[in-house]
Amino acid sequence: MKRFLTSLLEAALRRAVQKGRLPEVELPQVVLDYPPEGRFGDYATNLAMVLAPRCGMSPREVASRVLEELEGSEVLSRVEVAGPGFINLFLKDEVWFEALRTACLQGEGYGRVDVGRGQRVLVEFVSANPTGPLHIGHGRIAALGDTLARLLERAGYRVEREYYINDVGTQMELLGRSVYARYCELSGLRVPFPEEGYRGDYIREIAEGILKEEGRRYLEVPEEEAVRRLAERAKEVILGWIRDDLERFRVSFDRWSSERSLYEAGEVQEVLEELRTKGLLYEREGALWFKSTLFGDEKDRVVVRASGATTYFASDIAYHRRKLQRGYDILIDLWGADHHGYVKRVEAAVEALGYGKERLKVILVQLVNLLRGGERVSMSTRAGEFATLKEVMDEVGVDACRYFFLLRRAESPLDFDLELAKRQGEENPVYYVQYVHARIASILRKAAERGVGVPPPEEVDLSPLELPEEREIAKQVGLFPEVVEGMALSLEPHHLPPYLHRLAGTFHSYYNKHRVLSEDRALTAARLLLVQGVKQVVRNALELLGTTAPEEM
RNA sequence: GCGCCCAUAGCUCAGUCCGGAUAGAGCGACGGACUACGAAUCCGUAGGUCAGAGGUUCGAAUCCUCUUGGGCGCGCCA
Repeated sequence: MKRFLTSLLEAALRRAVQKGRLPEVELPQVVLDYPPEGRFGDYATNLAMVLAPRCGMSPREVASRVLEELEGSEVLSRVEVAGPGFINLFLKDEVWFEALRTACLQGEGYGRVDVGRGQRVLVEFVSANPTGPLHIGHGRIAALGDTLARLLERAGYRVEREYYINDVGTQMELLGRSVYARYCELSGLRVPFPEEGYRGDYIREIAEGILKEEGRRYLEVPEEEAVRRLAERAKEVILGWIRDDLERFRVSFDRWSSERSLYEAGEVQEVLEELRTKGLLYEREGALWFKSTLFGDEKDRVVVRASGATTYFASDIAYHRRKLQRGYDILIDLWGADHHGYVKRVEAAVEALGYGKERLKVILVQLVNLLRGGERVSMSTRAGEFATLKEVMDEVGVDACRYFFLLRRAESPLDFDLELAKRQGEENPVYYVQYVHARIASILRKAAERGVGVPPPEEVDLSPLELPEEREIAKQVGLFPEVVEGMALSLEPHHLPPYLHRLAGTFHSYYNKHRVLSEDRALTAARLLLVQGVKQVVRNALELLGTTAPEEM
């Protein structure tokens, strides 16, 4: 609707200029806003105020000349000039009421838009090191990334989800050493625990498991080999946990991409060669540097250390090249916000490889402060006291958990207090929304019990709907597609909960005042279509959030 | 020291990209509503120098500058 009105206004502007009602000036981008109150209409634009100085006319004068060109529109019931020069647009009631019919007819497909036009997008997220279970911060990124992916799918993009596994280097070695140490301990040998090792109990669990299954064979091979093989075993175990947790969290990936495979396929060497050929590498103090400053980074970055070992950055360049070569139009990376210093160098790498910087969009997600009764819970994996995603799912449930994570925009830190989440229990916003769905399901059950048939949507006469609340509800339903579009374009899924909450609030209020099922058959039929439309939108929106829409609660 | 992000109601946050009308929610607080399709709901009340100062503008929470306070980054770590 917004899109339609925008083009309507653009056309009106052009006509006004053609007819000489407005001087030939550069026309501004038409931006439609949602005015703060109903009395200012369904949509409003300030374009007359933007245009006025260029035309040498007063804003109100410009506005009224544009309005002349809008007369007789099929969808508008009224247009007005208001305040300092706003143009307020009032839609005909039928336009919104018809959205209810559309929602019912399109069902699950309602809210599908096509801003993506089939572009291919890769969303890479979570990508936690396989050195320990997922914690709550990963959960936030998982919820955000998955909802973003669902959103983009609904907005007409071809989306794939990918998890990048950092399975080489220091972390892996440390993992192997930690498991080895516990393994030795369990076999009755005293060995020093590695300085920076992973101290969580899960390491002992893994060591126990291996001991049980394979006995003491790792004591009979050289330590270095044992460490290497134990790291590999531990990685598999931990990745299994990660997969399980994510599956339960309703997040699934199309591809798990391993860092090591980049080395094995020679892609790291290849990309270094490519950069060398382009003259973007140089040697200094024994190390090999990438000239990232040429592309806006603050300083050049090392890709091969003096020791001959490549850096994490080097494989990350190779990884991004691999992704780009697979032909995606857009790459989206979700990272923890502590990596923000890393953004510029990866953007630089993408550019250096000959791809536009706009192909890569990095979304930084602030970490979660986990609180328990107001007290901060430490989340260091090394120290071994972390709040795992699993624990949180057990405690507050997947629905509430996912909804909660989507409540704030990615860049703001999130305080997650478990005690609070439990205490809020029934007043949790997710239940408020789910309750709408359950309530409507209940009404429909009741209608069936009473033998009140629900006619096919295309046959229902909507004219009995005339209450302002009904118009408002229908409008909220009608806005869903453009809400989806807006979130997909801005990559900001956090607007969904407020939208849902508003729809739910409007509905609950209406429900308490008016009855759906009554003696008046025509009115009942119309209202049944109304609630079905609401139910469908709630369901579709909850689906985007990865939250269930229960028939009863 | 340099760079990035942030500061809006008692608390947690939208709104900032693209300046516009009386700055919005939730939670918490207080007072009401179930013999009605589900009270996990509803109705009402209270609550604001948009951190501070200056600037641009017809108009600033929004743009610019400075100050204060907080977070993060600045490795041949990942």
